[in-house]
Amino acid sequence: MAIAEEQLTGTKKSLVDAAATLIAERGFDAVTVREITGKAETNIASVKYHFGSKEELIDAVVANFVSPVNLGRLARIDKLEEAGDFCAEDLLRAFLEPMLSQIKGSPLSEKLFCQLMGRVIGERPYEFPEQVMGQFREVAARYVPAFIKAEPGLTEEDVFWRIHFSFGVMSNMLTNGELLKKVASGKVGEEQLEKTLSRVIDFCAAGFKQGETTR
Amino acid sequence: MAIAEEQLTGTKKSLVDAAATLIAERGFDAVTVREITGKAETNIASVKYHFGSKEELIDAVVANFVSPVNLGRLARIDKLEEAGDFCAEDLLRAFLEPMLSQIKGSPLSEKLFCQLMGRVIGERPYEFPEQVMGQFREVAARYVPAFIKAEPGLTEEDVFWRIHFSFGVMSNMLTNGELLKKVASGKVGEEQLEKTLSRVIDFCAAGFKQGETTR
DNA sequence: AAAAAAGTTAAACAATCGTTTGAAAATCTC
DNA sequence: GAGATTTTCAAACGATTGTTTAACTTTTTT
Repeated sequence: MAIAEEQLTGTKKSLVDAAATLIAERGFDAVTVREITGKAETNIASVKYHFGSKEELIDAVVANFVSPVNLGRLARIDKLEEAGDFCAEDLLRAFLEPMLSQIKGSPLSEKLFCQLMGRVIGERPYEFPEQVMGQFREVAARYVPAFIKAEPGLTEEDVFWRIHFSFGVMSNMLTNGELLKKVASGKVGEEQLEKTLSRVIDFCAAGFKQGETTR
Repeated sequence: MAIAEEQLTGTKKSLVDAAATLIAERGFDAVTVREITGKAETNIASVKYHFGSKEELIDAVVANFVSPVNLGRLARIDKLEEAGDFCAEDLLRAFLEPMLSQIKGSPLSEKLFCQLMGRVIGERPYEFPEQVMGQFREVAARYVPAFIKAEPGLTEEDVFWRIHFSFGVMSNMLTNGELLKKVASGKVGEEQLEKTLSRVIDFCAAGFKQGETTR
């Protein structure tokens, strides 16, 4: 069951792009349809005409943003399983890196892209659209057994939790980098996103390798 | 420099408690002052009279919620340093467990408490109040050197990042537990919060113990 | 080129938001 | 217990929200 992805064009694309930028900057709730249509240079009513409501537009933004990432995850694990030999760290890279490799081709800057990613993970006031939930389930269905193969001794439950934790690490890295810098008062410098992602993956890989669940 | 904590009473306490419950349930932005004053059985104008504005009330909620946790963190690391011998896992426990040990004495249910905790960490549209930022800096100033002592070879920057990551794990565990259950489609069962916290600490401790930063 | 469909527009809609007012009630001070 | 202070209250304020309307323009179809 492939993950379908419809191409956006014209006014719909303008609206989704504008909404993505503004949501990244200020959050899902704070953004108004007037701001979105203003930035997209469309009429206020275009949101209702093309999407039905603000919430459905946001669903489209989320789906349009998350789908390529999940497609990337599936493509990456395909390759790994083809090669046959992989470890937990390989799986983590395959799972997390597609979040960043989408930056190219995105109308958003790296910073805004990361912010939107973080908000999508952690700050939505709404549920994920059912289509997106299905994608997550599909990705989980592929990765969970693979992690168990890479780290025998882990139960299915262990793996679900640790993927969940890795998600949290990634999310907090993406959205709260500013907070870290304030708390660290200058002791944490700027660095390439790839470097930071390596930190994340090292941290999480260690968490995965750690033995069976306590008791 | 001790962390001061003022006692709330009367209408102010009613407002803070009501706001805490509602924010836990529905988020910072979604909650209205009319809901808050309705639940607190006070007049709408009481928010302005006692706090000045909705935002300042929210600051009070956050401070009232975070301060005891940071106090707990300082008390716990005092004990550890007194004993003299501690490992990264001890420090993680000392750092994370105060988030849960506040549940008793709170007017919130365990579930709501966790939700509020998660929202405070990850979902605020506003900045942390300066008072709270100072507390975080104080806590960091104690824990970062302790972590370095427990895991020599880590740089200050490494430790800041890993504490940050641990925060993310905790936050995602607290707020997005529902999401995990949906993705796992029944393969992750209910469990005691203490058990889940142990999962978090095991995961993060492994991440801390992992050698020096890659290059 | 006429008819139908799709898309856009300016203006107004009802609802709700946080805030403010000025007077009444309660509490404290001396 | 009179006066001053603190706290509460109902009502309204101006601003802003997402949504809707109905007329208008553009594009597509036949």
